[in-house]
Amino acid sequence: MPKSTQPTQVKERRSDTRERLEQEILEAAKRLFAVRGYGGVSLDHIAREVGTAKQNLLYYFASKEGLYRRVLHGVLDVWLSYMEAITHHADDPEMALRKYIAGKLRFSREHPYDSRVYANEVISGAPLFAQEIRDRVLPALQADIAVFNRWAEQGVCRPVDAAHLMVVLWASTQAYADFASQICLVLGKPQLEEADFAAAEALLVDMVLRTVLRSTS
Amino acid sequence: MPKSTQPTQVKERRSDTRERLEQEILEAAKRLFAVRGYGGVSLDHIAREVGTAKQNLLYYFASKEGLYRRVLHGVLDVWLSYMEAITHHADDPEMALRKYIAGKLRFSREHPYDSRVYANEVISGAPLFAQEIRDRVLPALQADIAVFNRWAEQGVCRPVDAAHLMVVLWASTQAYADFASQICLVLGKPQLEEADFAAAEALLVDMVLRTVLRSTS
DNA sequence: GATAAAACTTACCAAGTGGTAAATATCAGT
DNA sequence: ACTGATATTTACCACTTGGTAAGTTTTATC
Repeated sequence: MPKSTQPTQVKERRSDTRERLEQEILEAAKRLFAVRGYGGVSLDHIAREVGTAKQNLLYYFASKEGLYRRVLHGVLDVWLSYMEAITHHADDPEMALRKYIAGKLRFSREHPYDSRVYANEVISGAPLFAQEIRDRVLPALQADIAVFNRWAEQGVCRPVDAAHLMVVLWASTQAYADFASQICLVLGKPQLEEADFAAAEALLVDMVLRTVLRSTS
Repeated sequence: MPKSTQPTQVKERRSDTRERLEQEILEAAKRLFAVRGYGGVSLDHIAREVGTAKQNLLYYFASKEGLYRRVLHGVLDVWLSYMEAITHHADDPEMALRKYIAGKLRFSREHPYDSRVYANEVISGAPLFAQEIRDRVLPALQADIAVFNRWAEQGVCRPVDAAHLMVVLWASTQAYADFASQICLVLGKPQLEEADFAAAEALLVDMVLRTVLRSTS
């Protein structure tokens, strides 16, 4: 049975193969960049991970930096897709903050490698990321901050420093992906479980609501 | 005036020279490792930074990994020296938390490179750091957590999840060093100033005290 | 089944990597 | 001034790096 397309295993079309391998490369690159940083990963390294040769990898991506940029772009796509923008619940501070924290923690749980790539890039001063952050992240963030200020004006919530509050939320949620190894040491377990994320969410929500909401009790 | 030791510029002793160059190497290595990670920095790179040759650097430090370990060790020294342990104010939760937050933020402000080296190492799974963290950091941290639990038992403060609270504090304060470039983008300024750290401290203290203290008003 | 495009391999390359060995320069103590 | 230790440079080394060029195989379309 040399080439008969069996019903059990349909041969995939060429364009599909291409797309799949391209995705595999991007995934492998992401994992490696996440852990060892841009300079700590070689094309050979990535190629071996997906079972092909470095030169073939350069057939798919013109250069190492090009590949890295594609990874960064994908990371930001995922990041933004988990961004429950506060503006979506502009009339309900509590709901908005709950959803925001939950979304960012879910991102850390479901996409730890994306989170780490992001972190690595920011730590090294975001040489390639800065423009994209300016274009795609900042507007959303500033909209969120504006919502906070409006809430404060209307007396719906206390007048907090919205920018720094966002930093705290960003850093705390991100930590459960980036610094997982350290948190595991503290908690004395080999890896984070769902319960840990739930506990983190409960604490963060509690902290933020206590800080932001006017006490209604 | 060939060799006359002038009073204005006393020739330093050899052992002093050695120690000074060794420190210069460690400092340069720290800065570079902080920004580009272990794999992104070459010995040549470091050597040029301090104005010597790679081979001379290998005369001072037996290997790249050895140098990196020394950097890590030094980073942890600094880190611990800023650690206002909560146990030092075991009878005053508010004071303890204020000092703790202030200390960690001061570390981020005064030693951003140390903070980033630490972060890089943890993100990559702390392959070399884990043991040292276990030995030197964890005991202090667990003591702090124990103090929290005692406070909760005595009814001095609310029963919070101390471990996760420490994570939030750690992540939030560390962010002002590691993710400074991102925070600058958000704040719309080229670099963080003292006022920004003061604002961060005020917010963090406010959040934590609201969460931890029993309302006494 | 021929054909051309697409996918992959082989063969290179110059530059850089961490590291070693030996020669040379500098210096402190006599 | 001599000497032994300390410090630095020169000369290498095998290996890896990102990247190029040309060949070879595979595949879709006619």
